[in-house]
Amino acid sequence: MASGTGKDSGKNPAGPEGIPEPAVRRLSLYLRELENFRANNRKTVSSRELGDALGLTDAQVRKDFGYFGQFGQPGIGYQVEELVGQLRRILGTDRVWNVAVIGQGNLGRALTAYRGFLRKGFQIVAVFDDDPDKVGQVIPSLESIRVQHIRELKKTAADKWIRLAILAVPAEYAQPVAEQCVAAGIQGILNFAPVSLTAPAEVAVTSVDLAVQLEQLAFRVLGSPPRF
Amino acid sequence: MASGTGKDSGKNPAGPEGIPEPAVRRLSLYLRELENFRANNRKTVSSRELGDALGLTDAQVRKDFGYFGQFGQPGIGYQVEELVGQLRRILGTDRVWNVAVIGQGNLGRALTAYRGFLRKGFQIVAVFDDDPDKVGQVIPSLESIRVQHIRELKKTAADKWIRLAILAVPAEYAQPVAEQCVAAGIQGILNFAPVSLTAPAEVAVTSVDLAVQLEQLAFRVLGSPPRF
DNA sequence: TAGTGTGAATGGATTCACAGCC
DNA sequence: GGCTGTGAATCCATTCACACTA
Repeated sequence: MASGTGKDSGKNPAGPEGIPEPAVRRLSLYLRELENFRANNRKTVSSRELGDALGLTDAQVRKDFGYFGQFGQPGIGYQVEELVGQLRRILGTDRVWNVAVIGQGNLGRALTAYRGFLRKGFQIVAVFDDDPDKVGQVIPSLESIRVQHIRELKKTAADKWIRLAILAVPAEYAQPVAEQCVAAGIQGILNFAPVSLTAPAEVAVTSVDLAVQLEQLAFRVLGSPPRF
Repeated sequence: MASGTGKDSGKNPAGPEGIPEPAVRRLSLYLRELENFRANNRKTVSSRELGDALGLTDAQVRKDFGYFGQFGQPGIGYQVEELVGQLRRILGTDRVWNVAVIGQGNLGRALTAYRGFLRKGFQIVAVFDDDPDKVGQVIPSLESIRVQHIRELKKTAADKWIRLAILAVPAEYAQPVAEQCVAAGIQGILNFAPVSLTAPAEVAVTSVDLAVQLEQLAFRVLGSPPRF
């Protein structure tokens, strides 16, 4: 039972060893809700309240936190401010991450301009494309940077300490571009192309297939007829 | 073991009863890969090959299909063309779905223009915003439609048989707009705002939080130092 | 009284392994 | 020999239940 005054009772400061993946995914959601509670000036919150906000049981919430340490006070709950700090530290968003966006089509441009990234500490410091018409253009939302040709990825990644890349290129380019990311020393790739990428184990890959998300919704809706 | 010649051996044509959610999620990925195999003129494919393409075991693939019916031929594998048809039918993408996009900021516009939706049979037939400067504008990629004010959602949803909505509005509007969707008879909501929405059980909700995806990547990368 | 932390029990999903078919 | 379909075994995640603390 941590003192609750910010003492570091971390269990496994680094490696995702033995921690259920679903628990890690939920951690991000807890953090998001905690920031809401904080915005409402709540000082403490219970596992029950946090769970209710996300449709989870209180036991689930406590168990999830339990994988990472002891953050609560029996009879009281969790200190919102402190827990936000702990979760940020655990997830790695207690620092700024430099990110590249590759591909400046509709989606790539929207992702480049998306404010939600910076709010979480992800700063887009370079954008790439291979279209000569786009290379050299200034990014409207980030006046200090220009679209670079993909061939400059490796050099720029090193110069600017870029560790994460967002891939928004057509499906047929996704795998080769991912390989360029690997060669450039990128450690994590967030892929929006509708393909399954292969990369060495030391490079993390997450894919978001927008059409698949809609397809899953369609499946869930299929049974029931139009509501009216 | 189905004859393999397209006979409908469906087990549970409609309801997601008793089927593991993870299996349903993978179904979309199987379909995507099968379409690749088909594009390469492959006529049949084994559970092993399909699994390898996605980093899954062959047993997993067979078990997943087993929840929905018997589609394979022992000694041969699966007929690519037939299985594509079966999965489309199961997932509901053997028809066209009319979809609304709500919110015409950067992200909303990019999603409106995204070609991947139509390829899967999701057709955007209406877009909404509440900004008077945007209402009335023609959508560049879909010349036949104009941005409508959100207050027209209910009427338009009924007129155009819209069953699914894509939400790309600022976080603070997401819940109220979701409620307007519910009131408009929408059956499924794909939410891109970084909030957890509440909706009645008969309305399906899926959320994609872009910043959370990067955060998860950051977590997985945290342990290892920059690669070079 | 209100609420955490955590072993033990339960419930689900994945993997194994093999009978049966081409 | 190659491959599916599926019960049985295993593994993993969630839920329960309660000792303990403020």
